[in-house]
Amino acid sequence: MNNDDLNIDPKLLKPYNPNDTEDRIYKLWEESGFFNPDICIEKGIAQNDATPFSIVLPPPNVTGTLHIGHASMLVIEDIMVRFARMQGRPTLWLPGTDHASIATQSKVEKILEKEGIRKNDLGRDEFLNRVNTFAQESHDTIVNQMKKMGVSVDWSREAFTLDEKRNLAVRTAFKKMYDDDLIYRGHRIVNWDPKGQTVISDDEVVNEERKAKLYTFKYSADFPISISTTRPETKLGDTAVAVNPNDDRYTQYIGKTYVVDNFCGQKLEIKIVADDHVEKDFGTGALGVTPAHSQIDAEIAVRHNLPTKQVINEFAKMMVGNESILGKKTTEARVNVVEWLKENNLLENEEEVTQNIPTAERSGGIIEPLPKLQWFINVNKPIITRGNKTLKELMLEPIKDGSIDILPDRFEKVYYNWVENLRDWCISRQIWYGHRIPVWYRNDEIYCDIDAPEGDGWIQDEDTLDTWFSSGLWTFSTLGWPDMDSPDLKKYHPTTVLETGYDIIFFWVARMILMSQYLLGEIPFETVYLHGLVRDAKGRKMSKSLGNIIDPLDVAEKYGADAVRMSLVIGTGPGNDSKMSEDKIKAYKHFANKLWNITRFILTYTDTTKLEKNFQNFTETDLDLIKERNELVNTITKEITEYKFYLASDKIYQYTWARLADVILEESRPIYANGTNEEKNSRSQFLIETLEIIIKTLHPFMPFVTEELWSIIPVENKNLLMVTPWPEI
RNA sequence: GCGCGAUUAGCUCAGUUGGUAGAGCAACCCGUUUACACCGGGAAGGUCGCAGGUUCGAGUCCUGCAUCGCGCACCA
Repeated sequence: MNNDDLNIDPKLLKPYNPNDTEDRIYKLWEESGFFNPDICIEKGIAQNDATPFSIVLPPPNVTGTLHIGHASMLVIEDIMVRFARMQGRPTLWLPGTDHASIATQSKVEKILEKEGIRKNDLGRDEFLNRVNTFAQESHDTIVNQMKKMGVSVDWSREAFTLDEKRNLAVRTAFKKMYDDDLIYRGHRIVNWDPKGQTVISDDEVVNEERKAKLYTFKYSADFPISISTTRPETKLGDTAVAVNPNDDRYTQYIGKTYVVDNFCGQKLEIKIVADDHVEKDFGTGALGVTPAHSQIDAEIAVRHNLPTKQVINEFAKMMVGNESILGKKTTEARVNVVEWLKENNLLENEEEVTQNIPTAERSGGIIEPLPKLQWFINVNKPIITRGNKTLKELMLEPIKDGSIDILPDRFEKVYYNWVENLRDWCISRQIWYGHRIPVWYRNDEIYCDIDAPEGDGWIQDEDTLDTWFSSGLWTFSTLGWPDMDSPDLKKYHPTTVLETGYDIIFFWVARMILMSQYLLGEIPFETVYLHGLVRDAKGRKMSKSLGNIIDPLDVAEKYGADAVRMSLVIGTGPGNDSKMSEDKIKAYKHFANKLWNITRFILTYTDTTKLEKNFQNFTETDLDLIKERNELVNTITKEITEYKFYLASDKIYQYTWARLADVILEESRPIYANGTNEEKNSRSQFLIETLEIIIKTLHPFMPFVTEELWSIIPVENKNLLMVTPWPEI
């Protein structure tokens, strides 16, 4: 057969070239306006009365660029969205970015540090200008990367967690919680990060296993009980020794108070108390209680009405002690305290132990528990407007009663466990970049509202909010809330599904449920689809130091975005980590080309101009093939509906290559060479139909090459493939 | 300490309610003047981590163990 005689698009005569195609196709999509559900409804592509499909994009941090994990998230979400759109549902995928307060601020601080500039040299306003510039650049890079991956988000609704609309939502939420006494200001032991100079929440603390020495000693020679600690320097702040109530060794001392005149230059008053928390078998069975520098000790102190004495300041330096200790860093003071103990013959034992050191997630600094005045959200207070349920209960309820479904469901257990052990959420941060707390002070007055108070002399709280506070509002702050009459809010909330990484189930998923349940009285989403980490071919985490990072843009450039998308989806079930390698991506680049050539083959052999319209006289063989193909489409439709993208994508891949190309097309050759007209007609009709169906069902997975092929194949009255109805069998 | 996950071909992984072990990649052999070398065909390769149990039948269900990984708690 001679190609010159055929009416075939010349593009098909060359191998598929993603680089010539993808940007052009994306532009077509954007210009069509079909990413916006309003336009789809207006043009009759989406049925206004069909169940809407809505999803928010987990907003990437404006701290730089997207990595392959983001790409994986974008692909899974784009598959859901394109599928829903092709089914004619009003489909909204709402994009945005996250200001990520601490993460972004410390990133910019590091950049400035290289220029020898500190944030305090610049002042709050100028520093924030720098951060905003950086955030804007990051944002632009991220948007560009997203477009390269082919995401069909509605750019007209794009949001930022720190823009004006979201700030109004944050202030409104804060005010309501303040009025309901759910937000309070309290003096408590908090996780202080001396390096980042801010408080962080319990969830931002990362425990690191390290070797340490456990010292056993007495405060003084005549003190009756020995205690053990890994942090001798904190003992200058001790106000009690706690023992187990059932420990016979110590019962005689319980209730007595001992005065130690000189412990490293500090006078101590130590009361012996009995507390169930103390384990008889650990160390000496006696615990030196340091209420100011330990969460647990603070709780013991409350139970026994003990005084709190702070001995370490915000720079992790000693506030008391003799000249070898006062003003010294805790690590240095520790050595000197041990030295002092030795000199005074008080040290009884020294042993090496492994222990978990709390560190700050972002700065890496070692956490110093300190008593501080901070803002908290009370998770245990009954809320009158919510049937006297607590925030904890509001978080648990929808999972327990099944109104929110978590995939894979094993994470439901993890979620329960976390919520049940949850303590009040510390939401204030000593960070400049973020939502300023909407509270003002004047002398002894305190004022909380959405807007600043009238009159002179009011000073706003210096602190900003935990970035997850604004993230918690994301499903509805992006849809017009606090305006309860917003049409978007009415139509698209609760959202259909939330797709995100299992690593932020506590940070984000739980907080969204909290905020939505409390502020709107409804769930934020019906399904939570949790994806895993993308690792390298050997299963290692990708990191700069290992040099195994795969940049999604690099590989998209090299192999095409469709190939990257397929490689990220196939073999990746919810909740499991997946492995990524260039070989895998390459395999799907080949597949895109295979599809390209299948189209060329079919268009070459089937002269569509001669095809009988509504041909129904299929041969027995072709009827079997139709049955097989239709069953496949049914399976794929079902699997996508059930969020089993890894199965669906692999099935189309297998069918297209191993079945259609390798077997059916090969068996078609003799039919075209020697068959009757009936047989040829039947086969041609089958092949053309099958090609259309394959292109449609592959579209959510490989949108670029399928859209391009769709523009080439002869179909009457066609629209863009992205809004062409999903095959109904 | 509590909980979760993984363990299947050399590598990476599927295996849906129990019914003759699958795919991709790699390696091996063969073929290819046209849809595609970004190809096709073929053969090879597995005590399904270990030990028990249930069953006519177990990769799949139950119990125990081992190794690896993860989460939470403790961390004086």
